[in-house]
Amino acid sequence: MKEITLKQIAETLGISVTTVSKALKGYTDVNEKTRQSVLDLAANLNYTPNSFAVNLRTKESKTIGLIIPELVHHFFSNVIKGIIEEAEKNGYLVIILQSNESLELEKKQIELLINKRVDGIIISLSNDANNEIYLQQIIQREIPFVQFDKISKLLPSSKVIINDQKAAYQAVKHLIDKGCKKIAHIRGPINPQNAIDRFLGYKKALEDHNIPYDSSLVYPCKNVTFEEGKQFAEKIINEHQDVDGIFVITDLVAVGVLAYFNEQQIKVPEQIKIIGFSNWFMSQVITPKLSTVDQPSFEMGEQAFKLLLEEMQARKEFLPFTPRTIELETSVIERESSF
Amino acid sequence: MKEITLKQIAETLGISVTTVSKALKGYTDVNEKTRQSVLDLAANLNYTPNSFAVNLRTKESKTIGLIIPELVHHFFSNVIKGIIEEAEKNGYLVIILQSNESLELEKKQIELLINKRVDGIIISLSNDANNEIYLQQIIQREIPFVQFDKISKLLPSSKVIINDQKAAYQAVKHLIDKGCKKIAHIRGPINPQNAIDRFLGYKKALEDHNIPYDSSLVYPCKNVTFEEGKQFAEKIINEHQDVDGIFVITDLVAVGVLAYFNEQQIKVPEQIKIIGFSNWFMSQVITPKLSTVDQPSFEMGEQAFKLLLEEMQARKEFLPFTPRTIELETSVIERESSF
DNA sequence: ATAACTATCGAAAACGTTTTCGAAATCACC
DNA sequence: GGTGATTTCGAAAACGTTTTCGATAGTTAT
Repeated sequence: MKEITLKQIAETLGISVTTVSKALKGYTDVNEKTRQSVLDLAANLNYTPNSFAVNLRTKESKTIGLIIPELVHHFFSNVIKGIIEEAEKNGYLVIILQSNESLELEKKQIELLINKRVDGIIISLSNDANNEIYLQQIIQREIPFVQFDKISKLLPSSKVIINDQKAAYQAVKHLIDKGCKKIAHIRGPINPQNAIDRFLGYKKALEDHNIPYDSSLVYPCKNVTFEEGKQFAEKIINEHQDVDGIFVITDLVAVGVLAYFNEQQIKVPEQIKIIGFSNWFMSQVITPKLSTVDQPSFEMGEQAFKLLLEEMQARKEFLPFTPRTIELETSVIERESSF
Repeated sequence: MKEITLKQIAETLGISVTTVSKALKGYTDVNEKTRQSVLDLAANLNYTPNSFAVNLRTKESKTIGLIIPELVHHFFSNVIKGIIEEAEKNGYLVIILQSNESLELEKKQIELLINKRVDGIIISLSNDANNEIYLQQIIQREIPFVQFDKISKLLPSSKVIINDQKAAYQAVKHLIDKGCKKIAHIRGPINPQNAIDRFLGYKKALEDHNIPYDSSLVYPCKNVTFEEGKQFAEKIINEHQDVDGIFVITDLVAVGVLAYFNEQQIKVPEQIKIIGFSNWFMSQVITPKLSTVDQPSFEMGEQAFKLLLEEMQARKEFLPFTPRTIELETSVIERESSF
């Protein structure tokens, strides 16, 4: 059960390793007859090149690294799927790591990937990350690098994002159009860019429609969980009895809000209208069905890999490369929670 | 911006590459002073060994491959998470591929992983897979190999499973205990072992409680989707008005059933009681909350990697290895849908 | 017949590491 | 001072591939 190598093929055929290699790689300076015999024997023996040797020789591994904050997550799962499929189409494999929202882990994992010499890295930052040295390092070392969703604007890399501000604006505008006069916002943590942008969209929508902004109506999540949704729902209803609409950072939390209101027999959408974000699958199966903002997650993954590929190819040919940012479209999905 | 190599360190220190390598790897035949100077310089230059060269030399890549049928899936996401975390703890990285329930893709991906020379492979089979040659190949080539969840009993590899038959038995028994007299079963596709076992558990539970088995009450899924749940719910209620309980292959489908009954104002659990399988997150947030069977998915991933590691280590030391099967415990979770 | 090509092949270096084995130098001991 | 042990080092081979650069033989043109 030994591994087949070029050398073995060469020896049984009585020719040199060089010629075998050339025959397999389609070089033109090898006789048609020898080429055939090589091809035949290679096929018979089921030869496949030793990728370790190829990696060493070519200095690339056809493997990329992907770091995300959380794997068990409808949005991220879909992005991963998009990345993997697009990568596979182009002959790349994907190593996945999960930072668990820990800066320390994120740092360690980036170093892991760099030491592994992956051909490129795609990342969605953890909440506290911003412009850390270990991130700058990726760019300094000229490792192809794409950020998506939770990005740092300070890092000059390619990016795939949505216009969070605009999307949030439309979500809040939707509530206003439906008649809401006092709209609370359960926002994401303080740091991440997309939480900031969604908050700004919320604020802008209020201003543009002559609703005074009231900072006591904004509730920042820490962990962005279902439980937080329940807690904030209780808090909101206690502190502001007359709130008639809530814009929630993401569906998971919004579902928590709905769960609390269901328990308390608070009528949605009659008394309070809710809109979430990201269009998680469960949003269409709960009662009432949750209105939300659809984010093209699978496509986001595809585009992220395509951008990475662009950079990998440019680097390989020593061409100059300027990072690009792709902004994908979102759309408000109207369901029962905001009728 | 050049890569640091042993050679460079050796040259600036005026010693041989051999000594540098030995110093870094803790060999005892290098003088304490030279060792220190090497360590210092290596740290200064931020040296990390070129993994391509190490792979070639040591014939291992500290990377494993993982193939699953579907990424966007609560159960599989959790397993992946368990595998990745356990692998990372042990210095391994994980390449993830998705077979999309396609035999052809599965075959291609296994060949991809073998050619990549991953140190081991973990797989949950696609529905139609059974004992294909490309699977036997993994074992013939002595590549460490673990199956989980959707396994083939014909393949002599390590496995991590639950006792699907027993778990299904308990689920159905739960319905019987709650008073159900006529219980339908929406089962998985014909082929996968776990679908078969759950069906057998269903049948056995009926027999043991003197409920006659009626094959017209068993509905096999093709794609195991939310939509199929809705369709089967409609079919069941039309074909068997007196059904008072349904055991569903998995929560996703069960949620479809609930959705249809909600639409049709059919009361759950009063008229019909439902129990699902796998304890998806959404099961606790829908109305009514779905009873289900909890499956320790994260732990399943951890155990799968541990088994793989056992085999990888045995192979490395040319020790004999006999596959092991780990069976994890399940538990019925009683919620509103079966009160 | 000579010169200039063309077609076909292979030696050798290179990628960067690890490990074996022997050499040299130092030390301890009688 | 001679023997044997110990410490410290490095040359060299090996992992398997790719690619450069000649070399050789055969072919064509003059």
